[in-house]
Amino acid sequence: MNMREFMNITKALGDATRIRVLLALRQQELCACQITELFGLAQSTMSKHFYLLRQAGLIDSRKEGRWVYYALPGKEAPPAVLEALKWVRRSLTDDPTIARDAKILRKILKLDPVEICKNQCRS
Amino acid sequence: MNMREFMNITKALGDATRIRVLLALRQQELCACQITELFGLAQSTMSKHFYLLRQAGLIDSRKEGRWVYYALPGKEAPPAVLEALKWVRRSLTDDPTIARDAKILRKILKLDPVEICKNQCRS
DNA sequence: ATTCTATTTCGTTGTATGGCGAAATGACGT
DNA sequence: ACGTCATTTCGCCATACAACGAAATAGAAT
Repeated sequence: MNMREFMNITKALGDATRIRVLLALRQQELCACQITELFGLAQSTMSKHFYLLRQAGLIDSRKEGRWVYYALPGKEAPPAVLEALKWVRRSLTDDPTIARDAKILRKILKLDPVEICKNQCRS
Repeated sequence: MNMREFMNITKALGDATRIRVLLALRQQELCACQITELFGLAQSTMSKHFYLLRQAGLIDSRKEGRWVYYALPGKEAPPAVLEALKWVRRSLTDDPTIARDAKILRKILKLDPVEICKNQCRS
């Protein structure tokens, strides 16, 4: 991996919201609207975060109709990416912010995604 | 490790100069003036980089008279730090920038540090 | 004590980046 | 075709940060 690619990763990791996105995806893929709901930021703001994470190779995206799903990359990703993700996961296992995110996420997963999106369009 | 400490690390890793400093320290500790010479940036600029790296725990510093020596931390450092350093080292082994740095560093190590410092004060 | 000398701190400047709202895009349903 | 809806792109603002030079600090040497 060359310097430019590597710096894309380190810069992507340099924002708390993006780190929290990576950890939210630990267990399952998520729709853009679900992640946006989790953090309460503007759609456009989250979209930019997704873009940077995707450019760094730290997440994969999958389009299904109007929805976009994000997920952590599979084993075929570059070793530098896989090691970065492992590092993030292992370093923050017991952080309160992450624990709180996981708790809120569990609630979000019980809701109908369609309703989540509707609420977001209104705001 | 909590979120704040972890973000200190990721933000410290988010700058190419600081990454290059970490790799320059791979083999041996270095005097501030030697590292400054390697990158050709202002002393004050490098000092700030050292500060951020040290705050993140990614380097140790040792004062000897007027000189300050920087080195990678030992095994007693937090796991998150050690893993980060290992990740950086393994990801960039064959990057041309790093190879070039190593080459220039070998030349610098042959010079008398006293002379290096004198030159820096003049500029 | 005073004068060098290595490094840090301070103040400034230009650029990068996170945040938002509004407009554009792309995909579905009618 | 048209409107609706999820997401992205664009334009803007505020803040963060890398870079510099100048001043301040800390240590040695005279």
